[in-house]
Order: sequence, then C-alpha cells, then structure tokens
Amino acid sequence: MPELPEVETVRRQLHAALQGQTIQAVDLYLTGREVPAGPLFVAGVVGKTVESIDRRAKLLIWRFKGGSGFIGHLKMTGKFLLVPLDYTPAKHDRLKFITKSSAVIWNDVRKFGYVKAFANTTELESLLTSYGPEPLISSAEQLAACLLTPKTRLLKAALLDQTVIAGIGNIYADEACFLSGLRPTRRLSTLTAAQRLTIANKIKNVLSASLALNGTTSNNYLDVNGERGGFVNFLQVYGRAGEPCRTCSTPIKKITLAGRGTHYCPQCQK
DNA sequence: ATATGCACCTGTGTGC
DNA sequence: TGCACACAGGTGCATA
Repeated sequence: MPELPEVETVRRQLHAALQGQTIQAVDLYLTGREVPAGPLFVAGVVGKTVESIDRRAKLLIWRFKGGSGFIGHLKMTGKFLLVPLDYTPAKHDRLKFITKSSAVIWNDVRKFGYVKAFANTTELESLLTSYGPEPLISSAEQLAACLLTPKTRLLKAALLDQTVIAGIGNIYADEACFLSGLRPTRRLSTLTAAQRLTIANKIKNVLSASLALNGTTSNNYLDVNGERGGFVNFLQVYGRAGEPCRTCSTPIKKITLAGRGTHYCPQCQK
C-alpha cells in the first residue's frame, strides 16, 4: 500500500524508537511466505542491537550492529506498529519484536508483505540491485533523464516501474501527472525536454509535500503510532473519480492503465 | 521488449 | 440481510 512518503514516515518513526535498542525476544505468530524460514529468521534477530533503520525505494532496512539485519516490504497492507509491552496480539499480527521498553508489531492483512534477513552488507546489496534513483535525493535533471526510453512506453507505466525511479506508486504517479498537466497515457517519446523536467520536479514536490504530512491514508495505511497520513486532503485526482477537478471543475476521469486504476482531469491534462 | 492478465490474500463497499 | 462482485497503496510471473 504505502509508497515512498508513507514508508519514509515509518522509517523515521522506527529509527527514532529503535536506534540503540536490543531485540530481546521475537514472537512469531504465523510462518509462511511472509516470514521466510520463520524460526531461522527469529534466531537471526534475537539479541541484535539496532544500528539504524534505513530505506531504499519502498523497502525498510533494519540494520543491526555487526552488519546483519533484515529488509521489510509493506506491499499493500503491511504495518510496523509501535506498541507497549503488555499489548494484546491482534488479528493479522505476524511478528512481535520485543525490546526493553516497548515492542514493534509486524501486521499484514493481505500477506503480500514480507521480511527477509541478510547476513552482511554484500547480501543486502544483492537485494537492492534493481532499483532506480531515489527521487528525493536525485536532482530533477537526473530524474528527467530516466524518462527518455523506451520511447513507446506509457508515462504511467514508466512512473510505476521501480527500476526507472524508485518509490513512486499508484497515488503519486497519478498526482505527479496531474501537477504536470500530462496525461498518464502519454508515450515517453511524446514528452518534450521541458515536460520531462516538469514532471521530474512535480514528482519531487508531491513526494516532499506528502512526506511533510506523514503520507496519504486513502484506505488503511497507518504509521507506527496508528495515525493516518494527512496528505489525503490534498490529493487532486487519486480517488476522486467523478468529482470536479479542483482547477477547472471538469469531472475527474478514471481508466485502467498498466493494470491500475488511473485518475486524471481530461481538461487540465494533455 | 512491452503490454496484459493473473496470482498472491483479505476486507470493504456497492448494487441487486 | 444476504449475496455477488468490483476494487484496494505492490510486485512478479506467465503469456500474447
């Protein structure tokens, strides 16, 4: 579910809560694809001290002192929740990481998310090889250059491809297209250099603006404190099918593109 | 080499 | 109230 702003919000909160903390115990509620080699995973985590919680694309990276750690992908409904030690397990809880003063729950309704251990930096790097540049770190010029080829590709499909630019998902792809005045159905070859630079800047702008409000909760994303993201009130097109465009009042249109619900203003976006 | 469709799961909202 | 169906923030695969 979560895209870059939501994952980064969770990263910041987890990092603040866990840096320097030792994982004293782990409760494993369910073993399956989402927790590969469950007992082995638990054994690799217990007793480790958190050095940092980092992020690459939509992946959270738990780094332990000594170089090992694990990555976590929230996919559509994954959550890390910070809870008190006397917390009662809830439906869809998969893991509980227990520290001296609190605990972190890994909960995932749809089981698409996963955690996966790595033993050292080399193993971690091998898990991160196929991602494009980070949009909040890279310059607009760098991002614009990622949208040149393949020429026949749909703009929306390119934006969703994590190997092109990392971290953009369905919400921010649609929002960035609207803010750029570009239809998501445009082929890359039809974009001018100025338009590529515009959308690159809008990608950075919309991700930053959303991050400042702890992301977007349209359905069930929650941060580690169970709080909703505040950016939902500022969405221009996502989830607004049939509602008037905030700029020109034309009803927002919804189509399927790249297999995803895609929202745009037929008047403002060309 | 791209697009499409489906698969992975569960929950929720809608319309009959 | 029940039921059937569409749809959901992500990816990865098989097929066209």
